[in-house]
Amino acid sequence: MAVSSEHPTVLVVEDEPAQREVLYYNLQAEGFEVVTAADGDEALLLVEEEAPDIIVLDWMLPGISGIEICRQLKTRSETRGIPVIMLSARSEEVDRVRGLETGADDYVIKPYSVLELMARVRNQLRRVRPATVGQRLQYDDIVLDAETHRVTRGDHPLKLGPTEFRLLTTFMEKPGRVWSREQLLDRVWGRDIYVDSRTVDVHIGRLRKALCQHGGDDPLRTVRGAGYALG
Amino acid sequence: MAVSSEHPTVLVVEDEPAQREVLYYNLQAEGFEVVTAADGDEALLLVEEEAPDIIVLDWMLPGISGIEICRQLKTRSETRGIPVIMLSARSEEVDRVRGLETGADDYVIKPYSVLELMARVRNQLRRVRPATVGQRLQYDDIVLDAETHRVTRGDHPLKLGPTEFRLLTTFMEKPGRVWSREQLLDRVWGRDIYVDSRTVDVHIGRLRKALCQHGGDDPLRTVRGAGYALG
DNA sequence: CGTTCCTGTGACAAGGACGTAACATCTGTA
DNA sequence: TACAGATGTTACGTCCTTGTCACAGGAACG
Repeated sequence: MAVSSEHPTVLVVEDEPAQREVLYYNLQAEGFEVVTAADGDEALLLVEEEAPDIIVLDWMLPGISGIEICRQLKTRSETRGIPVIMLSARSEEVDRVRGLETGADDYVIKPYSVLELMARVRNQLRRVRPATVGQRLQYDDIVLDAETHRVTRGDHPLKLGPTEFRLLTTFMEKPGRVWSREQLLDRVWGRDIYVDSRTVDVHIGRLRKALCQHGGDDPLRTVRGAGYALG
Repeated sequence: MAVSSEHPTVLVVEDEPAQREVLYYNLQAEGFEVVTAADGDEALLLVEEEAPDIIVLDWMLPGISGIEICRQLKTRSETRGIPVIMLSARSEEVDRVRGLETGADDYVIKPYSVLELMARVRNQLRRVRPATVGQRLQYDDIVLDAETHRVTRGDHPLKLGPTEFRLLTTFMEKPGRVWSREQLLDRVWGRDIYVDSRTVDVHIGRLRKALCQHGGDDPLRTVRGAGYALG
């Protein structure tokens, strides 16, 4: 799960553009990273690529229905833990039971109050996200404290620049996961920044050097043709 | 007053369950302790029991009205210091004057923006807490007495201006934590004030000079690309 | 073994972030 | 009004960070 301690990522799946806009705007205003999908296929793709922290899912969708997406997500172990909030129009209310049966974690009826939806999103996030106070990430002997922006490796404080810090944060949020260069550019550099993807390589190198500045093995793994991973 | 320097307690008085939920979620998400009351009697009881740091009070309530509760609180000396933020529907707006007359410290009209309400809650707390908390904050050899507004470093009294004092207070409430320039502007300057974020840098410089006016290391840490921290 | 593609890394120029002095305002006070 | 203290803004210098390139080393593959 892509838990950026600062900005959890929300995936909004909604085919109606106006609705999508509203959700996008409000969620972003609340400080979330937001990605949107207009149909089921795009949604499933983005779940892979973006590893969102939570999904807001419209019931009625062209192609694969919301309920089907939800079922698929909840059967796969990698995605089972991502909370899903279902949206449905009042007339579909009868299906509420079925919605929750498929594993949706919460259920909101249109027309919904934006405030209420925000509250429910936060609620689900709070329920699911590591309850660790002060957001401390750990992998092996590497400890990253998001609040103080400090990183240590076996008692030695590490000195690393802003970009390396963000890179390492991303890796430590999900140790073992392989991130493509594009995904890293998205998360670490920002969605609409253009930089050469080789730049990632250079920064990986810098991060490696920083992590080993007091000795120890290189914990970063290069996955040829795919990207990089921690451990 | 229930002074936990980490988590101030907010009492929410609101009869409408959905509204109460929204407030509860949002305030809790912001890190407050929250207690809720559905009517006036419960509210007055909880004020005794929980000694909240601030009260968010709906105007329309079954039984004792919000305005009456506010009047009662503001006449008793034990509770006079607790800030009250009134909520009222637009149609009741005409009563704004009367609301403030009874001693409410701020006034928000429904439908309100959650962000705005949070800002106002924080504003009121910031206004009152430093004075009431009367705590002595300490970090290393630096001692800050909120009540007397005095700061010493290893027996030497330090001379610093109001802004530097507030800055230092913020840092000392959570040593080590990195504050972004925007967060500092929020807390130290106030939410709706517009000042250039570089101004923070200048005041950090002034605070540094003040802290070292009798020698000693600079305890403030610059975190490039992120902000500043104490220690 | 040779070719081709992918990755690691040193060098470097450009840009950005930060520290600070100087200046103009503003406020309260005598 | 004159004055002192405090504040916000600007400008400029310095240092750090960063993106890109070029080239070398290696892996996959026939």
